[in-house]
Amino acid sequence: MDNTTADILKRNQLSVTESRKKILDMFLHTRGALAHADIERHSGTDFDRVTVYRTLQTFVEKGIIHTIPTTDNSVRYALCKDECSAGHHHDDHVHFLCDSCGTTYCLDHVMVPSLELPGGFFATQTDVVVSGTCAKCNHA
Amino acid sequence: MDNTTADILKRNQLSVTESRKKILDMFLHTRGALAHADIERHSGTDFDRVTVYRTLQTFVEKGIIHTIPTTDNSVRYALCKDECSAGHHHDDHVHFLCDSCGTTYCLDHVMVPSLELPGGFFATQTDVVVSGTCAKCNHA
DNA sequence: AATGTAATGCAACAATGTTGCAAAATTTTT
DNA sequence: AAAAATTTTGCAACATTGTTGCATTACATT
Repeated sequence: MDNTTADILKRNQLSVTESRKKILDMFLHTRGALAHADIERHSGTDFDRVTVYRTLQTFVEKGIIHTIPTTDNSVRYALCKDECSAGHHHDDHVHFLCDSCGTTYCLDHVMVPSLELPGGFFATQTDVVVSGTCAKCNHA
Repeated sequence: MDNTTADILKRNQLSVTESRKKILDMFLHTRGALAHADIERHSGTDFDRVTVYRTLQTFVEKGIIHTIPTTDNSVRYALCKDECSAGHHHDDHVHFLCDSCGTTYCLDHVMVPSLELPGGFFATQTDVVVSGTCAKCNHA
């Protein structure tokens, strides 16, 4: 496990540090997505706020995690699939935000349909965020 | 024009005040979407920061404007179509964010396709944000 | 183990968002 | 049209979130 985080970091030409291992570990052990605040809360006094900001930024640049758009001024982050690499994200899957429990899911198997854009518009990325209630909350 | 903003406010059971008229007017005269910062910048010292926050919140609640999700911690707002009413937004159209000029467009005529969600998941709203370059920037 | 390089923590700051309350403006009632 | 009731605004103070520079520390390389 500790091995895995170190491996991922090395594979992305990043030096293996305690903070990076721990933050990456959080992502590996979370089904959904994490906001900056989640990480800070969860980590206690392990590392500085600034380190969290810089680590998340680094992970996004390297294509380890990707951002999920939200309407509440709290960007969330989730692990990228293997196909992502530095500077080239391929996260055209659907994100689901549960209004009831607040969890953000990556619906990896629901693909984003291609859209007909008006003339002159060219797309490089498409983000789909669906809100509603998740399977867990519906069965409760 | 001044008539129009007052009418919209009355139609939504809101008292007609200077700040609300001016902020609503900004939306009526903007093709794209506006972030809180845009409004504050554009308004100068006309009204307080707090008033902008509260006005935007009120407009969203009343269904006059809707939020557009972003990945940069700066929620944008755009006018709702007529079908929206208090508490019930129906803005399932596509938003386009130009990487070049930063403008946010509401592509009213590009409809959001319905998606097959995994079992147990129920959707109440679908937001689609496409990034790329807009028609204006491509022709330049 | 020693050196060079990169990441971290700290401090200070900037920007953004929130809350309570008195003053002012708007709406309703008389 | 004026007075009363209600709502909105502005101010102040505060809380949260995000940023930058630099000395210290940890990591990678030899």
